[in-house]
Amino acid sequence: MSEGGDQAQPIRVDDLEITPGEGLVRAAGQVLTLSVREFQLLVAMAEHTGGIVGREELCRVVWGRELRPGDRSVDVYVSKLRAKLEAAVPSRRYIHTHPSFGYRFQPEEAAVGGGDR
Amino acid sequence: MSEGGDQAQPIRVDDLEITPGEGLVRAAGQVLTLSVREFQLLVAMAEHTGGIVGREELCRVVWGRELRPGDRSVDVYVSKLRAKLEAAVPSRRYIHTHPSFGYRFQPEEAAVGGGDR
DNA sequence: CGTTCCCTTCACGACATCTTCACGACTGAA
DNA sequence: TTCAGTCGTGAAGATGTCGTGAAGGGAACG
Repeated sequence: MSEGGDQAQPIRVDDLEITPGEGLVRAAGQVLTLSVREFQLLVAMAEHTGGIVGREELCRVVWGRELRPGDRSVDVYVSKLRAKLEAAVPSRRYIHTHPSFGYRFQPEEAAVGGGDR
Repeated sequence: MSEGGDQAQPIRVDDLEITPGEGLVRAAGQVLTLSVREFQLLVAMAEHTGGIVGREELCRVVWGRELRPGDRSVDVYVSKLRAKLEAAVPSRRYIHTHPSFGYRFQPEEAAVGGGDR
């Protein structure tokens, strides 16, 4: 079902509202300022909310090339994205790491005393 | 990591939903975080739900080598997998031991007063 | 030209995972 | 009971993966 190329309709997840067509993200009322890479990365993951997306696919979708061995671009941008999301919505954790598999985008309570990593 | 010949369709057993293509396991709503070995082991057994799978075969399928005498890798990871499954779904027991034969994957009521082993 | 932002890569440390070892519980046979 | 084989599982050391600050090169702008 659903799309073909890009749909301009906003992706709404928890406190987030992502508008692919405009490169706009609203979080808990405030507007997030993301760079192109950060934004594309967010969209790529948010389109598969709840599922795990591999680094290779993220690199392919966002960077338009194959992930090369030793390439840390994806990790670095996940880190940046996390920082901005956390700054905007401290009460939630959105990006989860599944070692050797990839990342999973899904809003969860930010555990206070201990995390899932 | 990942493919060989992959069937992307999830294996559904009782409260579990295993998605081989993504390396994802959902149990009773929550997401399980499994390592590569743990996940492959689960898939290998779940593909033969109800039947007994020998250690040798598990070692061959998951580790890609023959089981050597004194090798406890399979046992150790069965233990880890059990722990995570039990933490997620305390009411069920999924992995059963058949001494000298192997392991059997099948959801059963977690008996309160005694085991089946 | 100087400033600012973005992107990529490097480097180091933190953390997760994998393998193996060790000890104890359990089982069935004699 | 005693013995031998099997299994459960905590722990340690080696490896691998990931988080993240910082450096360096460009491009855009005033």
